[in-house]
Amino acid sequence: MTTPGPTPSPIPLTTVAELRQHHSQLVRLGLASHPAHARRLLSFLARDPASHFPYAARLLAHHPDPHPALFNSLFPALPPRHAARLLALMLSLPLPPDHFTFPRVLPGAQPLHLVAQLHALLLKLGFHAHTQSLNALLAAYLANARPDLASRVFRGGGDALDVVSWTTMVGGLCKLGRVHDAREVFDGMPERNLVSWNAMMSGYVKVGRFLDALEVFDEMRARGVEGNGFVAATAVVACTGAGALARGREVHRWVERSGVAMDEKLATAVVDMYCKCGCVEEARRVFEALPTKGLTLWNCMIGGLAVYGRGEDAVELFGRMEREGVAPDDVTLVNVLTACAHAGMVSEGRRYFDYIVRRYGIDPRMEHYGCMVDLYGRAGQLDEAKKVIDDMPMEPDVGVLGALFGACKIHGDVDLGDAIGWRVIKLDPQNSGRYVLLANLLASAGRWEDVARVRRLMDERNVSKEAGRSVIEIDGEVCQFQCGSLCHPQAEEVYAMAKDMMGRIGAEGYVPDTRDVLHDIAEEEKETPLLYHSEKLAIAFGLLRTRPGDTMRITKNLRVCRDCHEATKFVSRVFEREIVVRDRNRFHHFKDGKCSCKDYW
DNA sequence: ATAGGGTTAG
Repeated sequence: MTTPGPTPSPIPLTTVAELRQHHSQLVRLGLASHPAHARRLLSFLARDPASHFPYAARLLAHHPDPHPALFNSLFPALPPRHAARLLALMLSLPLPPDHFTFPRVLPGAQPLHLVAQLHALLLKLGFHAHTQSLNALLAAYLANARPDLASRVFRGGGDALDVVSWTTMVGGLCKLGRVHDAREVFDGMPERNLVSWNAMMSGYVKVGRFLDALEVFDEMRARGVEGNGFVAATAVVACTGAGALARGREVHRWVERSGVAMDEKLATAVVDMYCKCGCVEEARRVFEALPTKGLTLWNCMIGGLAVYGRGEDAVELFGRMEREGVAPDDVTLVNVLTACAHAGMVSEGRRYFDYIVRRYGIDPRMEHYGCMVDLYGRAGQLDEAKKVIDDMPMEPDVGVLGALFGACKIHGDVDLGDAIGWRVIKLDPQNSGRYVLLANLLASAGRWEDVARVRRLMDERNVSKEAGRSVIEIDGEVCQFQCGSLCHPQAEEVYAMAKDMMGRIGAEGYVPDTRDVLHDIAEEEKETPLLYHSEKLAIAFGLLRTRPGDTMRITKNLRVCRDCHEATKFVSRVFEREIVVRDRNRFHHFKDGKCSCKDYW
């Protein structure tokens, strides 16, 4: 059909009334079926498709010259229920779906039976070898958590599969936590592009397997494949997770050299990497060099200073953020409160809470009350902390109670800890850390029968303590040590060094602190001696490979135990090393026998 | 059609 009449005006329609008026005008002029006009009408309807759906459907049902494209353009914006009805309308006209239909309908399709119906229709209409339709189908099965069905389609896909199909499988399986399966698919890929490499890397990152992510990155580079901004961001995040500063620096330098754009996301990843690898100053330099700073970036920098114990700097930066006209959000509030909590700035924290909430209309959420509890709790003001809980407008969740519980541990309040610890465990029965904390607290008071109760409870519920792991990076090589494990290639040498190290600091006045020995509570009979804690092994290894005056950087998955904290202070003096330990939730910078946390953590 | 960033408490 020819397309007579005027081209439609490019001005978008803004109200439904306008739309109706315009539509009736078109009908009068006989232009209602002009494809461009219809597209304009429908694109308006697509903006709020759920409420305008009946109108859109009527428009299409009575369209004198329907074309699949008119329908296809609506699908992406429709909720699944309406999409299904629209498709039914299409079939009833009858207007057969075309090559664009399935890629448009499938992405949001749920629940599963809708996907299955679409699958059946797809086969019936002969799209079994249409790559884009198949890819959309794979993605839909994966999005509905059915890797089995996706795999079946995938295995039957044959020549119709392309890089995107493979990458969809890799990414989808990763999202479902099936990284192992994803890796198998990835290894079998006949061809990969940057998206594929990145999908595999970020899959590892998401499950915390940072070293595996970096290995994939290395393999990519070894094959001569250059990265882009996406890959760089993922690699940087992997370095952050692993605590691999030197490698992170390398990637950062590559970004600068290669001319990859430092956009907001990449910049945030880099700043975060430097912060979390204990280089706040370097993070600061990157931060300052960026011409425009978005909210996320400010948050990231403030949070970085916060966990480093630099409360004053964090708060000052917050002030600058305000002056530059960036409005804080709930995350900013968390970070500012954390900064105050970690620096012991109790009254400032209280003031900022009130100020930010009032000034910016932020609705304090559970997290924020948790921060307030932490703020008072760390400072030993347990009564104030309890008061926060009593006065907060919602029922405290495990997190908030956990903060108070943690404070009891720090300040040795056995009675309150005993009261609250059991409650926390009841609310969060699978979290091994809580049991360990309570057991340690009770043990410190010599209440061995209660300790045994905790132990039994863990056994009954089949909860086991997470193994302590420490990573140290030496000359760009990342080495991991696990508590009590002998799997390192130089294990014997490392163990000998650890013994020697403990002997040397013992002679200088170090006394083992066995109060936290129950860290190994779940290992029953064979409790791992303090000497074999993963960070002592990492430090011993570091001593073998560094010289006096050097800095060692260690990242560990749990919190530093008291004995390791004490020993590390001695090591820093006796062996003249600076040691930066990244904890599960903050930094400890050991130098000349002292720690930056002032033994307050 | 497939890919990247920040958040407290244990």
